[in-house]
Amino acid sequence: MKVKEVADLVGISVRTLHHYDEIGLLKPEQTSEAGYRLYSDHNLEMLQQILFFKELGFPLKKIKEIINRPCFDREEALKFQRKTLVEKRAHIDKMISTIDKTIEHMKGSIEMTNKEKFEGFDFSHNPYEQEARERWGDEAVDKSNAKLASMTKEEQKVMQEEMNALYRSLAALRHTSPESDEAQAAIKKWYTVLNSNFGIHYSLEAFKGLGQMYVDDERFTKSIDQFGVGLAKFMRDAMAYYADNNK
Amino acid sequence: MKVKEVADLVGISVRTLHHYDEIGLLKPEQTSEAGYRLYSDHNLEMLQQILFFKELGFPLKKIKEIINRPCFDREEALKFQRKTLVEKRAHIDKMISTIDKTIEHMKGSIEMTNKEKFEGFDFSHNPYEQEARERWGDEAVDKSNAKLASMTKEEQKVMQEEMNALYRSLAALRHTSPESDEAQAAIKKWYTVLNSNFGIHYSLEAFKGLGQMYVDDERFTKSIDQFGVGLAKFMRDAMAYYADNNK
DNA sequence: TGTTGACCCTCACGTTACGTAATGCCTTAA
DNA sequence: TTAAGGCATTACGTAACGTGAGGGTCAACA
Repeated sequence: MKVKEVADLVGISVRTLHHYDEIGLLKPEQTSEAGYRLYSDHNLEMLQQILFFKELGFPLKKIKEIINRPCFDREEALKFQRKTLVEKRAHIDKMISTIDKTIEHMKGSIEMTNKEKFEGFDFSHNPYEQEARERWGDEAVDKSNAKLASMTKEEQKVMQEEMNALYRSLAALRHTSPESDEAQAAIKKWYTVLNSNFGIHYSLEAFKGLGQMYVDDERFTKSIDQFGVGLAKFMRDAMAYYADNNK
Repeated sequence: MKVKEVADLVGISVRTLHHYDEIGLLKPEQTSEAGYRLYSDHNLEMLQQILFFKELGFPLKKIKEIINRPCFDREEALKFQRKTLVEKRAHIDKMISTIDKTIEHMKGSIEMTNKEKFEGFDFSHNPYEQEARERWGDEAVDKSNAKLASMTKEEQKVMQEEMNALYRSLAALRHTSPESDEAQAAIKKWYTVLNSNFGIHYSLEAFKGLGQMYVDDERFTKSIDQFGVGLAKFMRDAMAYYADNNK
């Protein structure tokens, strides 16, 4: 599909699609010989995701990060969006009742505190931040993604392979004790790799926290357990032990 | 109340209040000796209005125009906002059902057209424009308000008085024929005053349309009929006759 | 085959609604 | 009286496009 068709279909402007292309948020799968942008069905699905997130108040930069995460799961995203929309609806209901109260108040039939006059507005200018940062935006993940983006495809591939190798060797140990020398050696390497590959230095506490996240956050669990069911839990335990014993 | 108190109460930033002051959208009723902004309860009510309109997607410039309109009626505004919020809720419901469908679709249990994938998004990047322009944004009103804003208080007062005088003399005639020489003379003056006082020239057709608006748009009707019940209708008829007979 | 007219491209500057310092004056509690 | 916290102004920064300008592309129609 050409730009205008897409734009008309979803009700956004051509310029918007150009913009999304510019910032690398949605690049058309093909371009014709003449340089025309040609969008595929898969592009449309991504666009749907983008618009949903946008509706929820996410800035484009964050949306880009989210949908580019290796562990991005469309169904989970959709469920999250659904949930947030439901909350938003409740929010609107609150505003409606605030309006009703205000009208009553104007007619003098009821009293109203200043605080009540603004109920429904208390999304302190970051509508998405509350739960979103928990679920979709860990600082570390953000930074590592940024780092990832700055690497060439080749570098990314090399790094990915290095990390996969580590995952595999850890997976092999996952039914042994996370406190064994072998496991701890592997986890130490894991710690070193994380610290050297991404632009950040994990404190031991943060490292421990990260391990906890591996089991708390389904998305991580899912992508880690690909290397062996139970790996995420094993890593959490090993990481916690490592952190506690190297202070 | 000082800025930060207000900001905290309604959940917006201090900068936002500064901004609203800068652009003349919400000027604090008082300023302390030291130059501190001091907001009154009335300011808070206005702020509530502003935030409601903002929630509905109105640009600040438009909001400023709306709440500065001489015929601005808070209760009517609140009812409009309520109605629009209800629509917005329906909109969200549509998006939720789109998400549900998409999830079903992913699982392969149902088919889905490209169009269906974007239902709920079709607010062609001007959520408010549709009905809003009808109800809140006549081009002429906009322009005249802009003109009004550029006038000094004194000039405004003089002009207002001139127009009121005309309203009164028209009101006196409202039970006679709108086609009489007297009525037509008064209407001619009305036409001249409108054309000279505001930055625009009404064509005869537009003038006729304006008359129609006086009865179609409650807000106009209300503020006009203050000078005498039925004046709006009388003016519409007189204006139509004037327009038709001076081509 | 030539010529519209609708669509496409890439600059590139404009706009809205604030964010984010920097710098310096109030004010109030310790 | 001094340190902390709030306030003011000035001014540059940012996000997400809007809005032309200048110039190819492509299918249809004369």
